Amino acid sequence: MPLPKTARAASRPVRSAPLQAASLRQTRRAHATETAEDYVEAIADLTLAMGEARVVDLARRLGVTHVTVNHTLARLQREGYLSALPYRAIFLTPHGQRLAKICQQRHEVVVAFLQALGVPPKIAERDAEGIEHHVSPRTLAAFARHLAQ
Amino acid sequence: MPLPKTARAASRPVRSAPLQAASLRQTRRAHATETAEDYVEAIADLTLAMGEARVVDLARRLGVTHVTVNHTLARLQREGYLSALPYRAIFLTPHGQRLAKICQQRHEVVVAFLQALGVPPKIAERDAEGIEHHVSPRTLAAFARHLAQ
DNA sequence: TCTAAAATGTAGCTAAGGCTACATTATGTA
DNA sequence: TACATAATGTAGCCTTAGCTACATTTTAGA
Repeated sequence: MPLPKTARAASRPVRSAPLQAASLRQTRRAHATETAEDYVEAIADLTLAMGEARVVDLARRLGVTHVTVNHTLARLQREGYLSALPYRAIFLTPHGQRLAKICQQRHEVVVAFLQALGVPPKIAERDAEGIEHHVSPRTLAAFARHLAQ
Repeated sequence: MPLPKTARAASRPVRSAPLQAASLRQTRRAHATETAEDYVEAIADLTLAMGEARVVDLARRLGVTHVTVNHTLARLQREGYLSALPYRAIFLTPHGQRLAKICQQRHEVVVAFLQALGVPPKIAERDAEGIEHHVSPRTLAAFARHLAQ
């Protein structure tokens, strides 16, 4: 027979259910914008480096097929991050440009911070790619403070 | 007319395409195990706190409906993380227990680390929920080193 | 013991984000 | 200029992870 439902074997701090639920909801929300962030950032980079962003280059950058890029671009266009015409280059809207700028800066801070902690560059780059999307402004500020020291 | 394809306006360090592609692939792979990690951790917590893990409690914990929990449990069972019988409690397999332990420890380190940097507790908890899945062993070790100081 | 309520399960939908295979459009060069 | 190749687009599939609505099984209490 199971323990009584109300029993709390508080031998270890157990995460608060409401806080964890809220946190996970937030994480899922963040995940929805992760793709947008990766794409606008890559588009901004490519535009700077090559004069324009093209589907093949994005696919190479993002490690997916051009079909996936196409599909995702349709959504991001629908959501106002970018504009594109068939067989033409891709352009960020002001909205997309703002997001790209934020992401680029945040990425740089996260990578620099990890490296400052002694994480090897390639691993820092790799981890940052996943971590950065979940770094809130407060946490980003804390990273920057630490870097400034 | 667009700039020549080979032009590199290297005014800013542009991320290496192969490294970024590999990093993003890794991030997507991590995302696939994120759900497993959240679930096994919640199941371990609940088992400790209440003697058994039930679907409603998991749903509450994870901030989703019981239907989603059910659906995901089927997958995790298929993948060998846990065992469950209809209308009965959920048990972690040794494989699931190992994963849960790793995740719990990693979570604690990440939260403590963020707090040590001056991030407020609730925000630390919230960010950690998203960040932890992307923290590699090397980065985790760096966090722990920093905490030890 | 019976039954209402709580818990669990199922059907069937949506959206994102992957993919392969194939079709179409641009483009550079012979 | 023509055409082979590269780039782009489309059709149609899969999996994950959400959801609502409804069905079934447990369980607790009268």
